[in-house]
Amino acid sequence: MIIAILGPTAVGKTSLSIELAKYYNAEVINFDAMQVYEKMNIGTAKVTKEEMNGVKHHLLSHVKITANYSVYNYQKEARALINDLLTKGKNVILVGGTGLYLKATLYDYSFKEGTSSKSYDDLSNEDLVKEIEKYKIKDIPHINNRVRLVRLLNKLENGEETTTNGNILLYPDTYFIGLTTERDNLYNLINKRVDAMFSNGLLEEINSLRPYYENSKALKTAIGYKEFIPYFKNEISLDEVKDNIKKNSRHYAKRQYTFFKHQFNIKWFDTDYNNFNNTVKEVITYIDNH
RNA sequence: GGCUUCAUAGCUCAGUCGGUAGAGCAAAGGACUGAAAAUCCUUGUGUCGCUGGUUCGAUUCCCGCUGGAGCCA
Repeated sequence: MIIAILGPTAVGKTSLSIELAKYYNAEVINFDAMQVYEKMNIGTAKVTKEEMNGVKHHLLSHVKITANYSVYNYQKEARALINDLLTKGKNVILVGGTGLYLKATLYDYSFKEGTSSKSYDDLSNEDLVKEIEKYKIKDIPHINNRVRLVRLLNKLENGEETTTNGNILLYPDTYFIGLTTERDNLYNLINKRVDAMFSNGLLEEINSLRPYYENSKALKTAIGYKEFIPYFKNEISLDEVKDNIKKNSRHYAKRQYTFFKHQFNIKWFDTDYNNFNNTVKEVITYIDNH
């Protein structure tokens, strides 16, 4: 059995994952794109050793902070792990916030090995669209979305498959459990968590990571880390950094909801923060009866 | 106390030579197959501070009031 726990950032997925892992004697696989990196602990709200409570975790902190890592790598590793655990008769719990990683792992997404990826610096966005149109593609990304136009053209030139599939669930015995709460409350939780990160040593972590910034894509893109870059250049204050982290987390939570709601068939649970055990019991009851 | 100036969307501000108004940010919704904590798309009615006057018509002009800022005493 696989239990996938999804939900916006700061809603409480980690706590639920530990409780369910203990109850079902399961191992946890992370599907958070930033928590796979080593050394990025406080800012990514990674589980601590103590919180793990003996539960085995995978695909967590296992990637070098300067490495290039993507869905392609994740899919390979996650599928291998899932297959391994299931064969051993273990239950698997997937927790995280990166919808694409989950989707690509559990559904029939296919990526081709060994990609050359050009950046097409000499082509404008319009040029890219024109090139793509030569392949008679139906759904072309918006003209302003250069990242996706570039990727699509690379795929076409490499002879990779573009889309068509992605709707077949490869692991039938899977539960999609969504954790949610009212928007206002979620935003409060996000704000509180960011404040807590600052009082729990985020600045120390940032200082120790500073030498890596130049060569780490992860640090340049992760919320909780990228916001410090203008601060290093004395362009903004620490308070502004903190506000930006909160704001970016809010935006992120919104995007997560959109992706989760539309990409998965999720059973949602409203989180009881006064008595989290109630939420845990509710989820267990649901799973045991289906 | 006198003079000047400001008062418009949750915030910062444009603007209307008088015909009830629009940007950025915030917020909301959406897309998503190799950087996804990324990248991108869509959405702007608000007693234009309050009261009265002029006018066919005022957020716009005029009197007064309130509040903020500045200058002079």
